[in-house]
Amino acid sequence: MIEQHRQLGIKLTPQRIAILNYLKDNKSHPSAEDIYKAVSKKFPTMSFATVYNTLEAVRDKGNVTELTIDPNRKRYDPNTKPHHHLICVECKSIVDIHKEFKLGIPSNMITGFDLIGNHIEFYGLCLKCKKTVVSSLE
Amino acid sequence: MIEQHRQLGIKLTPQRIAILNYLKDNKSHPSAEDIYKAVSKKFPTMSFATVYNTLEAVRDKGNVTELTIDPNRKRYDPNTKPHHHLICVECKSIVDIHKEFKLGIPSNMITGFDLIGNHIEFYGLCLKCKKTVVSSLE
DNA sequence: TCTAATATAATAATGATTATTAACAGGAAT
DNA sequence: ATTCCTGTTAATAATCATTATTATATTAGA
Repeated sequence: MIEQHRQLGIKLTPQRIAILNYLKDNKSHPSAEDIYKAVSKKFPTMSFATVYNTLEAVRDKGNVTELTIDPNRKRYDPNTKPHHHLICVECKSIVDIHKEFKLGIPSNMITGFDLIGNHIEFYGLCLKCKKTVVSSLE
Repeated sequence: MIEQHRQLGIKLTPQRIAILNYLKDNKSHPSAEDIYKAVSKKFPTMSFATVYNTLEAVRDKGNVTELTIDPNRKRYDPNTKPHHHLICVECKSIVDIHKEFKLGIPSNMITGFDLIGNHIEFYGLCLKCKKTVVSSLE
């Protein structure tokens, strides 16, 4: 497990390993605070700065993506394969959408721009929130 | 001109009118600071709070959209017709993309979610930044 | 093991946004 | 015109996420 982390090429520490383990295969798109809360259970003296430091280092290595979907905070996605996201407008939970869309823009609409890529944000209401909303109307 | 603003149904003041005028037909997707800077030329005593107040009121009326594209600050779009955005990864300038894309997701990928809508962020390099990047390499 | 380089934790600083509040302005009713 | 009511402004404080600073501690590699 640690071998996998080593190949990141960043200096490993117990705190960093805990963060990396938390992130591995994590599909919850956690915020820095989520990570801090989870990891500081094992490392109660941990600092927020360590979370941000580590995230920055891992991001610079291209192994985590900062998501700007949530207006209130950055969220982090260890899945760096290109994909899109579906967000619940109520609880802000995020679900990966692994599907490729071919999106062409007429070149006259993007005068001068070199197109690099795209990211689709789908909006919806998740099952849990659907129930809550319905029952709140009753 | 002011008639158009009246139908918003919010109480008008000189400051608010100046903000609304600045926003009208504005395609620059300004931040709160951009708005503040522009409008405070005419109203030097203006407060940032007034900008945020007004934006909140107009947003609640559905006449401006908060964009979460820029990781560092909210940006505001007075164009409330559904459309997408192309962002320059260098200078963060934003261009509207008025084109409709039919994006279907297999229902088994979004278990339980009711789909409401989508927003596409295109990334690119604008003409100006392209030149700058190229010349910085020379 | 030793050393240079880098990370940690604590904390301060920053920047955007939101909250608070006293003074104020405009409209409605008198 | 005067008073009352309601909502706005400006100033400022408070909050929250993130970044910066720094003394101390730890890591990776010779």
